[in-house]
Amino acid sequence: MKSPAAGAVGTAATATATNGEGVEKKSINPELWQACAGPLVNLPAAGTHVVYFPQGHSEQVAASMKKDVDAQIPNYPNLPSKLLCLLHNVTLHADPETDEVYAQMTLQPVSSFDKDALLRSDLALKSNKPQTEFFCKTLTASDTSTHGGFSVPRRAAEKIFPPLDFSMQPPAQELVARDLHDNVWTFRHIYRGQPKRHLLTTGWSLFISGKRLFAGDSVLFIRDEKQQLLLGIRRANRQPTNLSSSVLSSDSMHIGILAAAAHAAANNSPFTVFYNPRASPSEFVIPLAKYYKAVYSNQISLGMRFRMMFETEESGTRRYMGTITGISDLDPVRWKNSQWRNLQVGWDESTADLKRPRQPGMPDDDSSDLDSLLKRTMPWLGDDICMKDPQAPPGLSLVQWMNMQQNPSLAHSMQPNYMQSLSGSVLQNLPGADLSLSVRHVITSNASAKQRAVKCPKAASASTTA
Amino acid sequence: MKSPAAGAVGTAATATATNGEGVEKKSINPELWQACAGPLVNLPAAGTHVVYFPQGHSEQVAASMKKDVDAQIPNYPNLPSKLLCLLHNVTLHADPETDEVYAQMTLQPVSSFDKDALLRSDLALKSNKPQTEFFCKTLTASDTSTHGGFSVPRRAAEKIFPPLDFSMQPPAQELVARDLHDNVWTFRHIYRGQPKRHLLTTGWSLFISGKRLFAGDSVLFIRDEKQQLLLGIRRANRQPTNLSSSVLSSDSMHIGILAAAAHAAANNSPFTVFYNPRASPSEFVIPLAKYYKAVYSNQISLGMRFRMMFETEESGTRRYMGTITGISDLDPVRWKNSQWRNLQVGWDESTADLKRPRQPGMPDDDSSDLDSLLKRTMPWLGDDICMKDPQAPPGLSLVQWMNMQQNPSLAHSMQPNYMQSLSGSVLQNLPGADLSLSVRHVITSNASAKQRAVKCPKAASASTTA
DNA sequence: ATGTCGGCGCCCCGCCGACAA
DNA sequence: TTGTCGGCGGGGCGCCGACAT
Repeated sequence: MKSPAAGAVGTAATATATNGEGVEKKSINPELWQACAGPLVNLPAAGTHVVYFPQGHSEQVAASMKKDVDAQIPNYPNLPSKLLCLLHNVTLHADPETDEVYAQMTLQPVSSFDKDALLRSDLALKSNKPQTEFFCKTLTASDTSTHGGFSVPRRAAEKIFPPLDFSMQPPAQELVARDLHDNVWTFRHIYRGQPKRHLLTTGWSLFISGKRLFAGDSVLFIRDEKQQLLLGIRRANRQPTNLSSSVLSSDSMHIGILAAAAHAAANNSPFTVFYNPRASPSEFVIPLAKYYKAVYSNQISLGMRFRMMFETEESGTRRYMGTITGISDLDPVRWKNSQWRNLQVGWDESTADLKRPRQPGMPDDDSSDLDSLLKRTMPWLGDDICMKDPQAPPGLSLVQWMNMQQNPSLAHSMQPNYMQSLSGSVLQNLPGADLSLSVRHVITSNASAKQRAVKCPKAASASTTA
Repeated sequence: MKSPAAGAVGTAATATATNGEGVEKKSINPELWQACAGPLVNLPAAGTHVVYFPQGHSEQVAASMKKDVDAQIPNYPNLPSKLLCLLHNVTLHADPETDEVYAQMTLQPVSSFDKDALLRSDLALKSNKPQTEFFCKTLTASDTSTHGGFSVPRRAAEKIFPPLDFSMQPPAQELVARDLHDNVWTFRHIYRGQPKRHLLTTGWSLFISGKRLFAGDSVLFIRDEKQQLLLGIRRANRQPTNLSSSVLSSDSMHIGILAAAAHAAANNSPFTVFYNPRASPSEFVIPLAKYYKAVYSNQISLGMRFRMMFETEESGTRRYMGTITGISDLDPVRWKNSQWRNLQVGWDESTADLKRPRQPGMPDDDSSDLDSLLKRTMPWLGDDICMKDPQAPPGLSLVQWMNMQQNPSLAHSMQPNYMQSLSGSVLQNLPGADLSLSVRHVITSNASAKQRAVKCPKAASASTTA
């Protein structure tokens, strides 16, 4: 890999997929994978250090099986709530049946890390991915019915599709697009009707039936660097694939996760995890630098102001604000003093009025309806686009923390009260700290129809604010 | 349960399915489940004692994921190669997407058992299930094309379907059949053409497309005790559902199985397994009495004659004979002295000429073509229909063995040489001993086209013979 | 006994602009 | 700007017996 510290998906992950027998298959386009995963997903870069949360991994399995953990899981007292790991490898995958995207990561627990490792992780974070041009549309009843084709949003057609020859009557062309598996789909793109509009006609119904799409699912188009048209899907139907339960019991799965992590931690041997961004409630493999910033650059306390990113229905992002209303262990028996979902946050009602920042590929939508904004309630880790409020509580800089790590006695004494006395003079150099992994409950400050919307998110991209 | 010792599926398993949230769903018809599972599948009865083989369980996962076990699996030195368990519960399931049948079993390791338990297990074995009337047909290209309907085998239509009114011209009726999920399918059943034949026309294409069936898949019809028509499917496409790999790594799955069993064995606490009869190479939960008969009623030795049951293409059964050519550990490092696949068997060429016993619901097929006979190479545990050969090596009777169990010093000294000296006078009371779990490699005694067919089966219902 | 095919009737898929939101 | 609908033309679904194996 030429640029090991790059954080963008395109360079962070080797975009190859191997099946169970080790046969190399078609590679997966990283930009398309990213588009299908959603705007807030950001995989850590291979070769960097990460923090792995067994609780979060277990949560993903529970979400995939729609089943909570049972009581018969043995304790693994030697398995800490978080593991410092070296991320050896990241490969992108897509389910051949459903096109669901997921990533495979090979992690190796390490007992310590050096300054270079931390800096590499921080550098990978800062390199923002080049947002490729894409558009995403939720399919309507007309789009998916057998009665007609696909109505293309005007801006999308003009921005993504090759330009039409308007001297033709009507203007039309043949579009060729490839999906995640490199399958080719061809559509007739025509500009007709009264008033004029862009339509995909011939070939569209084959796509709809072939991918088994229904109204409410989403389809997206992007152009890669070679100006090739790619397309992907995102299913609205969030019913968990209960399929896996025919192979392994839920208990065995959870035990398998914990035992595999415990075994790897005891032997410092590599282990493999799968991260499914659209099934998992939260990322459970966090870049070391991001983890540091979340935990050590701020003094987490009750009443602290909070900012978090959500994904909107149309694949946009939206800030949301709230206040920390509680700090406690999610599972005090099994995972004591874990930072996984130890914060409760009450969300502001007023933040619904915040304007969503315009992003490329995002249709213009100025709706302030909270219900629609949060229909896609799966939370995501956000880009580091949050600005630090000058009145934020003081924290430690990256350099300060590294120095403390090299001075064990000092690090050991690093308590909230001590941290509070440190100077926050270098804070402005730090992007917002992502605390999403710590967020548990979402509480509305006002009883209204909004309660329906905010019940679902359990965690999301979050930043402390004043 | 009225008859706790019954071994038939209908009474052995509670035919209810619960989803992940504990909501009771429609019950699954046990006869239909049995028909879909195949003629050789025989689930142990709830309430009886069984022997659980972690190796076999792991094999099922490997087969489901089409991936062998990797090296990174930790050793579980305290987990024996077989666990004596009390089978608390058996529930029948069917995958809602694929109709694949599987069973969920709750096992609790026990350190000992009494005479009643052994007798109950033996009693459950002896109760033969009432073979319901059914027929099974492999779909042809014409059956699955959009050009026409389904050609019903004559005997099948006469035996299973309600009789037609032949005063009509042409004779026709509407058939209503329910699948495993209690979904209703209606077909027009007509007797027409030159020469006359039974056909399913209107409604058939909806079924084919709805179940996503292709030529080579099989469809089966049965009548339940209320004369209701039921239908099921068996897919020929044995491609493993790689879906589960998007949730959990193969390593974690294997670790999960072993760790769950080890934890349950250490605490004598219950654990849950899923048995998928059409994906698993062999059953890995064996009735205690069947295990006993396999291991203790015969002196296993090199050169011993061997008999095993296979499932034929048309859902029939077929005996196959061979000779034990080797006895050794499948995995000497991890599972020393395990009885799982420790026998190699060379199959007789001449056994291809054996007549298959006529069974209800099985179309007449006197083909002696070995290739076609063994196309369905997945092996199954068979019914106890094998007769004991008078010249068989001597073994222990059930009563003798029980007495030895109550006399530890005697049981401890129970060695092959010792057993050989015992009288075999009560042997005729014993059905053939099923050794299928121990069979590993299949070696043809003659190089020919038959080699292709016999490479695949790794184990099947087997009995020692002279 | 039953798998495949030519014939062909008619259903419904799918392309069109009209309209409205 | 774009979702839904009536209109309608034609491709293919699906029912039929012929024929072969």
